[in-house]
Amino acid sequence: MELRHLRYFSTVATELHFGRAAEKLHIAQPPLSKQIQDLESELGFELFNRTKRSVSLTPAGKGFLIEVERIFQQLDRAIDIGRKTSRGELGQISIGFVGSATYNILPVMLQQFRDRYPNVRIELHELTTDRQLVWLREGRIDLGLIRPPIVEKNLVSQVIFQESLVVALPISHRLASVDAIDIDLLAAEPFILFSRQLAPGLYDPIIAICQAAGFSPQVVQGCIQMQTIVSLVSANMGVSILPASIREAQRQGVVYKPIRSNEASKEHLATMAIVWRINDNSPTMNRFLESVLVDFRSTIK
Amino acid sequence: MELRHLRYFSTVATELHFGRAAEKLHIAQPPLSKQIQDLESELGFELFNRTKRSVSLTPAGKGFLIEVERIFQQLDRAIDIGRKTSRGELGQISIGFVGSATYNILPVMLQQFRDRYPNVRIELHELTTDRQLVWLREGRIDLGLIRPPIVEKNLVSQVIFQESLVVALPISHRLASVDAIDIDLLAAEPFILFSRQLAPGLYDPIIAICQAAGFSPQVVQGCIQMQTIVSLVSANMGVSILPASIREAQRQGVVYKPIRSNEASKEHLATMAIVWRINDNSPTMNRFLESVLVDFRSTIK
DNA sequence: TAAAAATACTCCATAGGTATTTTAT
DNA sequence: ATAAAATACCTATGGAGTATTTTTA
Repeated sequence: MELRHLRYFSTVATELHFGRAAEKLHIAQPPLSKQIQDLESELGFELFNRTKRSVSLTPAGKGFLIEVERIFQQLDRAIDIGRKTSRGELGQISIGFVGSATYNILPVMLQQFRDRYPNVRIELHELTTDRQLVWLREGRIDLGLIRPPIVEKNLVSQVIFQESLVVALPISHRLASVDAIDIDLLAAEPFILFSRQLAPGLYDPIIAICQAAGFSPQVVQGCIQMQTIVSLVSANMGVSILPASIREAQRQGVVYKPIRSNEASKEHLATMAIVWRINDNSPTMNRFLESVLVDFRSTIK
Repeated sequence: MELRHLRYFSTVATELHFGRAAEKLHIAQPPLSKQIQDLESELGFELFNRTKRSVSLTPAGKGFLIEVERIFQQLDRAIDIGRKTSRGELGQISIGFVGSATYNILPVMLQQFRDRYPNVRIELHELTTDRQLVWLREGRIDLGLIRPPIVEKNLVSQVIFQESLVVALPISHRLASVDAIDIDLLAAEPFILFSRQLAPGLYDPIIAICQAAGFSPQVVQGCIQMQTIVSLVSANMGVSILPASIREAQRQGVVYKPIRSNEASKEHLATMAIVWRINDNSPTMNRFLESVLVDFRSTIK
């Protein structure tokens, strides 16, 4: 049995006239009669009551017709789902992100993508940069939102956002009321920073700024979460240098101050990048990359 | 697109190997590759990621596969429904019946048919014999349960049940305590009978019995419902002659007495017949007739 | 270099066409 | 008498086979 038989049957069942049905199907009447006969013989039951003058559906034909129409509906559905999936309009994407992406980058990015592709399911995983690289390799996520640099073949990355660094001080700090901070004034302060192992992309620029100011910071604590750093600063445990977007997370007891302009602070920025498998050419990924690299970058920059 | 394409696709998607899939399909590998290519080109999107060494489904192919499997399920369902309907195991039958068939004939008949063919929907219509003939002609019912005779080409009938007639008397009647009644003793009584027009098959034998006993009954009321006749008898409005199965409908104030055996009472019985369109050869009808003429008659007789 | 898909071609089965017959109205 | 389905027979498209090439793991 082929779809041809079912198409022919459906048309004859609608027209109840072999001649007209054949015309509608752009074939001659005899081969149509033949195909219907073949179908009936394969099915093992009659679809039509025919006299030489009139055609009507048997009860079995009536029941079969209803179900055959559903086959065609299901076929349309299959094609539609395939086409939408091939265009990336339908599908699934797993995204990893570092906690500090939640302040502005992630929400904006997801909003824009969702608006364009409402039928793509998005799965989110908060993970440190190094975990994301593992998950990418294992195929557990398709795209990561990380602090560069990363060096790994099979993965591609692309910077999508850069922002300046700010100093975080407890509100009682002697410098809490100045407009901008000269970094060298912090030489004697205890620093609360990310642990280098988990976020070198954020740790290294901070160290670089300090060294450009002539000192090596005294790091008293290595943290994973930006929120933890802010808490410790508010508790007078020390000062920190953080990406400017931390201001979005309103927090009592802490003030953020820009770094007084100098060569190092201009050069060393907090950078966010996306990373994905070089051989991943799934339509959903392509649409997502498109959305990020066009919509997102134009919004944020 | 033909089912062939979908069958081939499904097999390759399962095997993820053109050679093995071709073997499973009992065709050579090159035509299989060709058919899949044709399918992809018709669909307008790729189903497989192929290198010369390995095959995997694209996301679109994955989605398409799931829906294609449903097509085959739906096809199986269509065939199954058609086959069952063609055998009369699935379907619908509309049955008309006279009120007096409800005492024993109809329930037994339906029970037997239902046991054999639980998936046939039965629609019931209580109608007088003459209305049933109209509805049969109009196709509103497929089978009637009537009081013969009927004479109408295009309709066939078959007697399925005969029973003796009994006299119905009010309990206070002077003959209420005899064992059996000589009909001629009722010559002076008012008779409550069916209206001849609606049920000649029941009216005529009764008149015949009376005339054989030497009188023409004085009919005071023409009723449609047997229940109404019984009510009127119990209210002392007169006597009646009814099919013996009326005894099933227990009723206070009325007694039923057999007619003292004579030629006429042996000869004139209440007869029930089924009637259907001569050109109706729907499978459900055939199964129903089979059930009635085999099971039912052997039960009742 | 070996396994597997694609390409090139050949063949024939069968879908579809034309001419005619049959039959019910 | 006529409309419409079935039958008979013919044609040719394209599905399937065989031989070979290409590619990559």
